[in-house]
Amino acid sequence: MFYQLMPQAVIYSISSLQQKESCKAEKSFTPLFVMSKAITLNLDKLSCLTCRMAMFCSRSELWAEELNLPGECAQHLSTVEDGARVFRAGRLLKYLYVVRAGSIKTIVCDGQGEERIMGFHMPGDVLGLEAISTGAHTCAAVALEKSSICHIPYRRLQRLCSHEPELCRDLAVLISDEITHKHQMMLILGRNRAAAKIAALLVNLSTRFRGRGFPAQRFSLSMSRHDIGCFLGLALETVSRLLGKIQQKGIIEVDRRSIRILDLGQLQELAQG
Amino acid sequence: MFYQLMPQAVIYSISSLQQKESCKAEKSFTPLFVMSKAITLNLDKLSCLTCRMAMFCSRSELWAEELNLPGECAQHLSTVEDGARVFRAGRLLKYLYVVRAGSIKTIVCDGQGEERIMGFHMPGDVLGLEAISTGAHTCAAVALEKSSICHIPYRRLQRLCSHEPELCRDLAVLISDEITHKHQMMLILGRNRAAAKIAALLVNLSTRFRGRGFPAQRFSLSMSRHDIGCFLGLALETVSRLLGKIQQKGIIEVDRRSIRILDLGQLQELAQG
DNA sequence: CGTAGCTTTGATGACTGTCAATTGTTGTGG
DNA sequence: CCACAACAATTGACAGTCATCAAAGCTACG
Repeated sequence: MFYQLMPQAVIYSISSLQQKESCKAEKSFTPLFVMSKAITLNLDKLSCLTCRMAMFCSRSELWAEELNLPGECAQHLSTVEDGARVFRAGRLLKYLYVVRAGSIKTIVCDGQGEERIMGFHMPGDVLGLEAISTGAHTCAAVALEKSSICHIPYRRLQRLCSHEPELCRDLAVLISDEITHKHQMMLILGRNRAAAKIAALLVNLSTRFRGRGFPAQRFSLSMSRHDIGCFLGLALETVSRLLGKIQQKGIIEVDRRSIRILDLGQLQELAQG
Repeated sequence: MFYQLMPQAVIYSISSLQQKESCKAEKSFTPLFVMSKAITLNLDKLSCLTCRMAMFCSRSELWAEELNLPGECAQHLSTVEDGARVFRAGRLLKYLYVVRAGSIKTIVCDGQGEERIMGFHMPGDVLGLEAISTGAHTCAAVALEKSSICHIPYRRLQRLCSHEPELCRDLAVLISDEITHKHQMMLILGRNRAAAKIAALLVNLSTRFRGRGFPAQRFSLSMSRHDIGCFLGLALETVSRLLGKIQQKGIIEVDRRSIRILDLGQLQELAQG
C-alpha cells in the first residue's frame, strides 16, 4: 500500500526482510537453554509491517537524501556489536533509533561514574525520544547483544510532521507512549520488596514480548544480573538469589539467562507484593 | 507582545494575575514553620509570562469557543480544594492541565487498590501528557492543597499544532520534557538506600523550585510522609526516621512539612549514596 | 586446557518493614 | 475558650530483608 511512495532500494530491503520473517515464522522457536546470540538475533526480528514508525518511514520525503545517493540507501539500517554504543550521552539529536533485532540498554552515568540503567529495549522500541526535549541525548544506548538498528533522521521527521496534521498527531502519540512506558518502569522500581521488583520486571518483559509477537513464556534475558541489579536498585547477588528462590517456588525456571515462566498468575501476584 | 492575539477577558485575567505576582514579589517570603495553605497558594503562583504553555495559549484559535461565550472566558482556570481530583484515571483526554498554584500528586491504583504515586507536581508542571498515548488518562491527579489549575483543550491544541510547524515542534518538546522528568524520577527510585532516595527527592524538589523562581532552600512539603513513602517505595516510618537522621547530621532542618536545606552539597552527596 | 567474566552460594551485619504506643496538630462542637 | 475527635508524625522494639565481603562453580572463548 505505501510501497509506491518508497524508493526501490527500500522496498527491496523491506521485502527481503519480510521473506526472512515468514521463513522464521514457519520454524518453531528456539528450544530453551541452547539459545545463541546469532539465533536470538534472527528470532527477534521486527517487521516493517508492524513497526510503529512505519507511518513515517513510508514517506519518501523522509528518505530524500538517500534517494539521491544510490548505494547509500541502506544507510538507515546498521548493525551494532555486543557492547557497542548506538549513541552516547551528550550527542546532539540527529536520529531516532528503532531496535529492529537484538536488545539494547540505555544508561546514564551517575555522579561517581556509576552506571545506572534507564531501560531495556527490545525490537520495536524507539530510542532517543528523550533527546527531543533538549536537542541532545541525555543517556547512552549500549547493545546487550549483536543488534540491528534503524536510524530515522529526526530533523526530516520533524519537518514532515510539521506539514502533515496526521503525522503531527502520530508523533505526539509516539512520544507520549514513551511516558506511559516510563510510568510502567516507575511502578516496577517503586516496589519495596526486591522479589516484587524482580517479578514485576519479568512480567513486564514477558508482556512486551507477547505484544510484539515473540514467545512470552520463554525468553532470554540479554542483560547480566549486574544490569538487572543496576536497573532495579539491587545488588547483583540479591538478583541471583531471588531468581533462585522464585524458581524454588515453581513459578519460573531459570538457567543463567534463559527464563521460562511456569505460572504467570503467581508471578504477577508476587509482583504485587 | 502576544496580548494582541488574546481576547479581552483573558488579558484581564492575566494582568490581574501579574499584579498579584508583582505584589507578592515585593513581600519577603513566608517565614519558615508558619506557612499556611492560603499563604502557600499565594506564594507559589505561576505567571503566564513564564509558563511553558504560553506559546500555545497566546493563540486565539485555542480559545475560540470561550471567545464566543462571554462570561465563560475564565473557564480554563479552576480551583481545586485539598484532596479533590483534577481528573480521574480512565477519563478520556479532553484537557491538558497546567498547575498554576498549589501542588498536585498523580496516582495509580495498584492491584489491591493500593495507591501508588507517580509524581508530585508544582506550579508550571503540565499534567495529562501521558494520556496522549491512548487518548485516556492512565492516572488520577489529586490536589495536595488548595490549588489553581489551567485547562488547555487538547483537541484544539492538537489542531493548532497540526497547522503550525513551529508549534508542532514545541508540542514534541513539551511531551519529551516529560520523559526527561520521568527519567529523573526513575533515578531517584532506583537508589538502593532509603536515605539516598529521600535526599534525592529533596534535591529534586529544591532544584525544581529554584527553576521556577521559588525559594529553593526553604519550602513546604505539601505531601504527607505516607505519600512520600508510597512514591519512594518506603514505609512512612522509615521516611520519618530518616528525615530525622538527616536533620541530626545538620544537613536539613525539618519541622513536620517545612523543610530547610542547610547544606545542599552534603545532601547531594547523600543522594549519590 | 586455561583464563576471564559471569553466576551462584555462604556468612554477617546493617537496613528497613511491621506492629504498637505516644505525641503533636487541626478542626469541630460545646 | 476549651475539650474532644480525627488525623499526621514520631518513636521504640523486633523480625525479616538486603548489601557487603568472600569464595567457589560455571561458561565461553581463545
